Amino acid sequence: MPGPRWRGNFKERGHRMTGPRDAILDVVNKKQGHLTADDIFFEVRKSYPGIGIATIYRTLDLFVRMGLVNKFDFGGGKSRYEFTSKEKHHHHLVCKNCGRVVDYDSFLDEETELIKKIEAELNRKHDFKIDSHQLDFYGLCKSCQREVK
Amino acid sequence: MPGPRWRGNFKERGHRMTGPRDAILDVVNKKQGHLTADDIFFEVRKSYPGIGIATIYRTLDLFVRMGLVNKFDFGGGKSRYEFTSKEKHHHHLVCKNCGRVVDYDSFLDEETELIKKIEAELNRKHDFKIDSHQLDFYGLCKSCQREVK
DNA sequence: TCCTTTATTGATAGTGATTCTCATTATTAT
DNA sequence: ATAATAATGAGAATCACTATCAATAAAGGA
Repeated sequence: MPGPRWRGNFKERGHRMTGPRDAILDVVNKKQGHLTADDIFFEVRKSYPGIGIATIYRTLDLFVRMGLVNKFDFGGGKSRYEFTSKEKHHHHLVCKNCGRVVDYDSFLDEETELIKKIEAELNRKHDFKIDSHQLDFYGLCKSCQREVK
Repeated sequence: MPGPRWRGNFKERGHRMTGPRDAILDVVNKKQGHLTADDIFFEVRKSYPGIGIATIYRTLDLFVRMGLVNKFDFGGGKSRYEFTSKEKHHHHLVCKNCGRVVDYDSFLDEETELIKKIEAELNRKHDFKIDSHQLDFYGLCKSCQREVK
């Protein structure tokens, strides 16, 4: 239960720990998958009924800036959020038809090695300070393979 | 000047080659970088003043379906379009502050090899028919490294 | 070249996600 | 407690993109 850690982090940065923030962090922490703001909104309402959608967006944005949550964009017009769990980085498999996103982490060792190499090279060559990356594969999932064209 | 090739492709699929389509393809073909619909809109207006924004979106969508243009989403709420040049696939370096996108194609051989391997594995394991991928690195570009925090 | 069919277009209204505004409320330090 | 001010909720506003629809213009044939 890392709660106290966050609290410390919040205070340091001049932020306050509030009911809505607790509730949102709780949902993002427990629910898995790449949640949309709406997913989170409806879920948080169960434990904090009065919450407004604006607070969801504001809070998620704060969490992203604090590094507690990762924000992804797979196309389709909605941002997706996920609790940051540094010990299991993963990549994505996105269905171009239904939008389903599957995580995978096989090959990660090989990938990680290569990616480190690339990062160093890009850092040097383009003067970028790289801190993250995203590798997504696009295609059709099993059920969409039939139904489409 | 591959114009005639497109024309053939259009006819086959029951599409017509029109002024707006020519103008848009021309811009996407000549201008480089990852253009937003608006970038393209303003540019096409120079050679085809009466064009409407809806036609830009419709046409880009058609081109994407035909494989003439690639559509990307780096977050930030705008889709980006780029002429498909099959001989030089590349990956991206995105500045999280100013949104600038830099292409790179070093390491592509190693990357390609690994990515093929991963695709085959994912295909088998998750029953996905994968047809493309996107690898983006995120960080701060040279000029943004100073100005931020 | 003119005609017919129908894909395409431009204008504009509509949609859906996200952000902004602002008066009210809730936290934190005192 | 109390003051100072960060955070919230409601709703308006914005922004990218899509749908609607009457008018226009390709393409093929006469």
